[in-house]
Amino acid sequence: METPSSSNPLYERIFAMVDSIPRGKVATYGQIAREVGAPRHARSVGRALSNLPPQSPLPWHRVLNAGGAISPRPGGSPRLQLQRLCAEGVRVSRSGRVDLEEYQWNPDW
DNA sequence: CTCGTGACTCTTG
DNA sequence: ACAAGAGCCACGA
Repeated sequence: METPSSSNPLYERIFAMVDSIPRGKVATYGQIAREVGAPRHARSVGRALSNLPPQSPLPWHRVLNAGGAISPRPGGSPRLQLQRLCAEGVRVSRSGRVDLEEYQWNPDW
């Protein structure tokens, strides 16, 4: 049994969860938020990733929005994200969308 | 404390 | 398919 309020800046949990996404799979912001026990913290997930350094070993590119698409954001990273997904065998449509039915990660497995 | 901001999500039209 | 509005909540000034 963990201590939810003791040592848990939420970000650490989010980072750990993102780091657990297997290669070739993807997850959504809302999904990760729920998995770390914070159902309404989809934005916090985005905030955590925005805090991430460019050299981070974290597979942040496997995180998509609820529609299975890459969220637009300041900077040019969406392009990189698409390339990385493609490189991992994830089939991305021309508009940058992913078939969640096929690629969404289920942590229960 | 109040306010603005945001890599979100859902509902409407 | 797209745009707009509202709800949501942590964080920094």
